[in-house]
Amino acid sequence: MPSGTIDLDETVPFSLYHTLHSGQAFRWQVHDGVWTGVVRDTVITLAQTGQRLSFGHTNPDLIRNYFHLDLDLDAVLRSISIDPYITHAVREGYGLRIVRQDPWECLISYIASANMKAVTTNARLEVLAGRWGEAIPSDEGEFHQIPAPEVVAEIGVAALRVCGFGYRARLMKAAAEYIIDHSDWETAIGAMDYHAAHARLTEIPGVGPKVADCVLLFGFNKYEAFPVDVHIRKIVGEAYFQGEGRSCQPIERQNCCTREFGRTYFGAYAGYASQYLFNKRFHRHSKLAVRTP
DNA sequence: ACCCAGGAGACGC
DNA sequence: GCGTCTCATGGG
Repeated sequence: MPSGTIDLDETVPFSLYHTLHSGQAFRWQVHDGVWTGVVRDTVITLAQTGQRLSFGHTNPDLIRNYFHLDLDLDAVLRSISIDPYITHAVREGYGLRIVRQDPWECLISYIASANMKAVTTNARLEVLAGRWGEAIPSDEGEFHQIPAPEVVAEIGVAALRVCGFGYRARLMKAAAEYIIDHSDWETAIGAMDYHAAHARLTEIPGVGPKVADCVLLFGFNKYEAFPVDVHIRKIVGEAYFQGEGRSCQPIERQNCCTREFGRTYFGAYAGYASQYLFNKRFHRHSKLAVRTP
């Protein structure tokens, strides 16, 4: 089983904790500083000491790709640190990197996350993978992939409801069927610009503006996407609109305004700004990482 | 009991 | 196009 270390240059911002604890990717667990998770069809273990990243059960290329270590994050963070509030958020979560998730896993995960707590979503996805996902042999125990679209479509709404997805079950099945009928979706959306890709994604059942932005940001690395959820809406309202003014508008209107504000205000890497703002509020409340399998 | 969670779809207007 | 209601499920 291959394993090794990556010694990052001092100029490369990287915090394993903030990256995996920020709520962007589901299914990661940590015990005694060692993170374990499934990336596509591989079980990965990770630990960080200073600028040294130790990993097991994979190869350096997969690690570099997953954490996008070639991205000049320092330059990105400088480009979004345009006011005291975001600058403080960047300092607090310094080294958080947006990872490259599998687009399908990202899609089905965020469809499932709608109007549900992240920790609950995480538990549901583990049940789904455990019951219906392909097993991955590992020294760390039994792990499973998120089932492919064909499997999600075949097991049907009833099986998905048993996993606890509630009313989202029919949307997950419909989304899986859409993906099966549009097998080129990944390359097609990857080749589109932000606006076209966002419009195309919202054609998928269960995908609205927020989920589309999450999939573009986490699954396709289109960094101008600025996902707006209840937290980001509150944060942006408090930090940039004095907590008033827009609060009298309906939620959908606020979300749309906040999304446009974020993209135009923070620029090409607005998605990074959203993650640092989200992390600032989210990470101290999260239970994602302390749950045991 | 009531409210909320990394929202989206189906309505009526 | 915009506003409102509803949708499972669990935890505070």
